[in-house]
Amino acid sequence: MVNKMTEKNTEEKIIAAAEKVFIEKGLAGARMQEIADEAGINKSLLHYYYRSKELLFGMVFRFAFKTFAPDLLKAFDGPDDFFTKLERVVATYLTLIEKNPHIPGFIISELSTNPNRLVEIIKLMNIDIQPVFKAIEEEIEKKTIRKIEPSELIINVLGLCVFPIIAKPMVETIIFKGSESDYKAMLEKRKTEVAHFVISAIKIKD
Amino acid sequence: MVNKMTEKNTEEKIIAAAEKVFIEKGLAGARMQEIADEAGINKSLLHYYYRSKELLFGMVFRFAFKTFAPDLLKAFDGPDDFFTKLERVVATYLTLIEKNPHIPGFIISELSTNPNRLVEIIKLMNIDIQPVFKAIEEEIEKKTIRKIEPSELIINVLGLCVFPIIAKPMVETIIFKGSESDYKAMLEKRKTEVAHFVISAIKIKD
DNA sequence: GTCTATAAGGTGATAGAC
DNA sequence: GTCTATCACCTTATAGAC
Repeated sequence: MVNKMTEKNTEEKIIAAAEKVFIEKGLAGARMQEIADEAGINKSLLHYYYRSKELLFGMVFRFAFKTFAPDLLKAFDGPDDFFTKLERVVATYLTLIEKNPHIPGFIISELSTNPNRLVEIIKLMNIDIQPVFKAIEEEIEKKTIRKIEPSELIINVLGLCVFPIIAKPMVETIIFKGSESDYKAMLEKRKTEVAHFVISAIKIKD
Repeated sequence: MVNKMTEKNTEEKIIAAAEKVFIEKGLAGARMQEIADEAGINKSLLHYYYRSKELLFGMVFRFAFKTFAPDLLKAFDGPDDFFTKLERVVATYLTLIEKNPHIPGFIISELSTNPNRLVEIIKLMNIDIQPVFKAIEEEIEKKTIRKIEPSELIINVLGLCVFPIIAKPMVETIIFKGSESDYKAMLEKRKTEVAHFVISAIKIKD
């Protein structure tokens, strides 16, 4: 505890640098030299701490995955009614993504080139979406929402949150004619509008 | 016209091989040697036809982009009513994606690492979504659909179509417990369900 | 722990024979 | 047009001094 809190030791510097470079360039596009430069250290020190590029990448990937997977499920706990929870989930998730906009694309992209990376992680984290399935089925039974496959609803909410972020260049260029401020305004608006859209699609009014 | 139609000349073999390898591995991950092997030719012949890896990649990227961008807009023409058109757009687009499932992720992924690749393509193709904007605004005026930002509706439809495809490993593993047949059944169902979901969210009943 | 130097193999690209 | 041989450089990884 001699260092000030803002100072990082070498290991932390490496992790921070690796996150930045891997998430930006991907596994194949990243260079160990660039990570070393970013961390302000020598290249061979990377191999002293983490034996290989693959191992270093593994750490970054697992960290990135953990950052995004569980928060979404946790947000579905609590005593509130289903629609309130849905609104909270979307707002929370979109805020989280907004702060780390490159992570969803990074995960999806690296998972496509190497799908079996996911299997080990799933075991490691034991993610379980059954509670969310159950919550949706209960609402259908209570007739607060129309009959819909829980998996479909989950995929729709995820897609509506994630797509505008990972497709930023296309959305910004084609739909907003290159205006980044319009793009950002759209993201901000979606924090309430996505839930609004989904609720319009499933809510049964009485 | 001496060759049978199933036979490919060298240039076609190169393009086919380059598509396969680039779309699977990305620009950084692809190897010229692998493309040559895939095409059944020598590596230096690649450079004879296309001067560099970057130029070869450019051809593949533009081809991939053209395959996916315009069909979506064309499908919005026609004399049918808005909801019928929406159903047709979604079904057409999802069928197209189903046949080339790796292309959307490829485009999005490569666009993230190099956004200015899009600028030249846009000029080359002059994509214009204004007609779709206008069609949506007309429906709002006619009060067949509720007030909604046209950009929001377009983004939602795109996201609902594209997300389950590009996030396949995650969706299949976490939501369908690794069952590919369940995953495929979901995709098939979405050809009607996505439009159904969207229409539920925006249609004004009278 | 951190550095310099260098190995060992890959990678895009070219020269030149046929 | 197509091949073999090869260059020049890059990239990961290790050896060894401090």
